[in-house]
Amino acid sequence: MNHSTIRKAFESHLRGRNLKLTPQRGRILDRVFATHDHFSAETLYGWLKQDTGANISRATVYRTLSLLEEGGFLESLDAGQGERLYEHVLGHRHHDHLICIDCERIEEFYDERIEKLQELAAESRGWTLTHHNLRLFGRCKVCQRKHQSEESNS
Amino acid sequence: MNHSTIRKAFESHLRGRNLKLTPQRGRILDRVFATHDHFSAETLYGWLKQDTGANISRATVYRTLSLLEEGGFLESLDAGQGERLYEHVLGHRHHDHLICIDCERIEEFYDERIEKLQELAAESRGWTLTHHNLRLFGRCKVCQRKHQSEESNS
DNA sequence: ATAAGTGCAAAGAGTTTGCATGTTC
DNA sequence: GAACATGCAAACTCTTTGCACTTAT
Repeated sequence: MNHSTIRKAFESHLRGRNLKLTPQRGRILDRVFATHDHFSAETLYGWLKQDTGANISRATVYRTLSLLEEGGFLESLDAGQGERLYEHVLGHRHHDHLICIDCERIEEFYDERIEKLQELAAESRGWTLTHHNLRLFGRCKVCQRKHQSEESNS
Repeated sequence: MNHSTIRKAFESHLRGRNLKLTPQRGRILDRVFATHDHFSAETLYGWLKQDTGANISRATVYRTLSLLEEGGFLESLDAGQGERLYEHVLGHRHHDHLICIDCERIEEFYDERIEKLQELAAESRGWTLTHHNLRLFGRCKVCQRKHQSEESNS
């Protein structure tokens, strides 16, 4: 799915709600799909500020993030650091997150078997799932090494 | 593990940090272990207000919740409704959560196989886990029925 | 002209903190 | 009386909202 397809999809999502693809919304869409990292509203606001002289207000950033999330273009994630993190969805199949408690690095992973077992767990209790969210907290490869050498030094 | 054992454990956790088990901290500890529900700081504050005339300030409630969480007496959970929810740990083995998107009901579940697969997923990527957090969002039995009959009526 | 969009600044929610006062050993 | 605790209110962070002004059709 290329960029102009995404743009059209967003436009059509907006049109369905009698909203328009304004320049601000367009720029936000572009910026959001230009990164494959996780970002916060504030980070995005900063990027947009740098990208061109013209400013987009925080209010518009937040409002557009909500629109994008509703439309399924973005997913949000609370990594436990106060601010909500976003990542774009299209071209990214569903995945879960490993979050490093030392360096805050976020790594994505996907395990089909875990997905299935989640469905089963819900079903067997009479629930129907709409979505889920799995976060594994620990130390990444790098921080683990650092942590171990600190331990042995002390 | 009975209540006085928990009290002693908390006292010893506090002593280890040169802190004291004050009346306020004691009452908070008691109240927190008197419920098996999930609760927010504000809810706890309200309970304490009702329990006796004497007031415990929000500041103390928040500060004590942090102490209890650090000590592993409480775990916290973001159910995506703005406020952080807490639940006591001792006597509760680890579990994950089903969260109803309609009525906000929270149900606990545990699946050994999911736990194992999480460990494996982390290990195989070179991570070491400290903890994790799995939230399944969907509709509980009751809300599912409601939702379906609404759908068919429209 | 009408409906929607924007930016600003103010409001909100939840939580944390500075500080004067109290308590405890 | 030194160190820690508390309560209060103010501060803080992130996010949402009200409103006057602007834009597009």
